[in-house]
Amino acid sequence: MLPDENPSLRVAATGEGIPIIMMSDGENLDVTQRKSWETAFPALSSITDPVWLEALQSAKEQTMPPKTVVIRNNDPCRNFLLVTQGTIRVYQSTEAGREHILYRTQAGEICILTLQNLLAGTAYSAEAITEDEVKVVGIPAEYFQRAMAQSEDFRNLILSTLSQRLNDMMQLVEQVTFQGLDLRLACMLGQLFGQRDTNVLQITHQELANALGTTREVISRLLKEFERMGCIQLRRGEIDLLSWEVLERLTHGQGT
Amino acid sequence: MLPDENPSLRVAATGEGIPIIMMSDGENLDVTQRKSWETAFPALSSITDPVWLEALQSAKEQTMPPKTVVIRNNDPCRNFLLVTQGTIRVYQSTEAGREHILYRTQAGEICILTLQNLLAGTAYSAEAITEDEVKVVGIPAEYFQRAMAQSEDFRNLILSTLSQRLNDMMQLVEQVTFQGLDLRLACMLGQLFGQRDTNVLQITHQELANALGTTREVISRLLKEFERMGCIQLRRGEIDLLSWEVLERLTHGQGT
DNA sequence: ACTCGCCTGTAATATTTGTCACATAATGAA
DNA sequence: TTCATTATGTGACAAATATTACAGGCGAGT
Repeated sequence: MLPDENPSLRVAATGEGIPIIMMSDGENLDVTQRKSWETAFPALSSITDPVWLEALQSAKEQTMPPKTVVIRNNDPCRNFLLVTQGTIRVYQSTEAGREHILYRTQAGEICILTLQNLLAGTAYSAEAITEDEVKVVGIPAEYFQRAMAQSEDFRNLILSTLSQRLNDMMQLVEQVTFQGLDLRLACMLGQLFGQRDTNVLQITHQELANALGTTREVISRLLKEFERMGCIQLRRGEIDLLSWEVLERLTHGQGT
Repeated sequence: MLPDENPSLRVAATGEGIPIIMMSDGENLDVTQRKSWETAFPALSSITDPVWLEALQSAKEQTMPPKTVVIRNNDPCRNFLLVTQGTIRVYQSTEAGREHILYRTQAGEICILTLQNLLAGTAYSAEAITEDEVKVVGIPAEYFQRAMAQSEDFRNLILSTLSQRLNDMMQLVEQVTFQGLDLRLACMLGQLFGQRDTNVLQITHQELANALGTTREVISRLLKEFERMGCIQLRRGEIDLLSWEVLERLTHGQGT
């Protein structure tokens, strides 16, 4: 599905032809959307402040196809965004085409990049792109302020998300500065195999490289080494887990 | 001044003999302290909520000498801290003795590490140490919640600090992953010369290494190269700026 | 079948960083 | 002064990572 099939989105083209969503319009929430929004943010359904309820009335939902560039470097943003479906990848990139994933924002979470922009007016130092079909609810800044004032649940959601991200970033710095790529790759594989609870991982070397901020060749070499150690089995576009034990050892720095 | 000269602090010794402050007691604020606290946080002096005023009444101030370890990895913390004087360095460290500065919290700012702990109960992934004589005001969690509910200024202070830090961390990740050490060192020198508006910098190679997460030898090598390029002049314990132009060029990656 | 655009393997090489092992010098305390 | 401490200079090296330049394979379309 191409982005311009969706009439509620204003779309602009980047140099590479990737569609960019300019957050502005959208459809009011119907009953079904209202439901899914409330299940995504149970803590917020308890807010009874009339102004907040009014905000929800006027809230717009937007649906974005996969690979939509949500936020570009230095792009201002007027609305405060809550993700109700799908996941958004937040990453940094260089002119040379290298990338590094910072974190992902998933359904039930808030977009703290927009938050930064709303609060401090500071520009983003990252970009964001949708990974699958994503639905977001945008709420204007005034209503955000109102919700912060009226609802402890809302405050806690915001603060805990924010400080969780901060923690993530601090740990990321630690990993990047103090740990070798082999360790970080092993950890990432461990995470991926673990959270999807599967032995087959559909991912390309290039994607792993982007996640870790390095290049494809480096990843290929390391993976090949892991394979030689009997840890994994490489195929085109996927990685099979052979020995969780070996992976564990790699994860803990017992390589070779 | 040694830490145990201050009776209001409970002090424990680390392996290396560095004193650690266990945040707990402290003296109530007298009139002078009240003044300096209000000038440090002008936005907060407008809060009129009686419970908040009560919190201030019972707030304890602590004074810590330089090089006091404020926060150790995985140490819980019960109070929400505001810095009214001095600066606290927040950094990560390895067993091997390497360090990497994340950021500094200065007078008029809040300690977001304690915030994380209060909110999410998550452990710190960093350590913190005082650089000069530091005064902090500790406020119990209940009062923090209260202030968040009652004062928009307080909320804004918290949110903007938090998101500013987040932004800092994201930029740090970018620098660490995509920029060479030479660039980062040049930038750091530029910052230091710039912000202190001087041509003489009192700093050791080791300190620079700790700031950037690398080792002394590497920094020495790079500095020597900068010196050969006529950018700086090295002496024991200090660095003289010879040519701002050359430094600028280095900062922008025009090395050699 | 054929082409084209990915994905992967590999090797050689350059560059950057970290490590080790010292020597030397400046500083300040005893 | 003498001594210990700290800061620095340096050279040889090892290790990690990036770069370049391919070759071949797979799959989707035509």
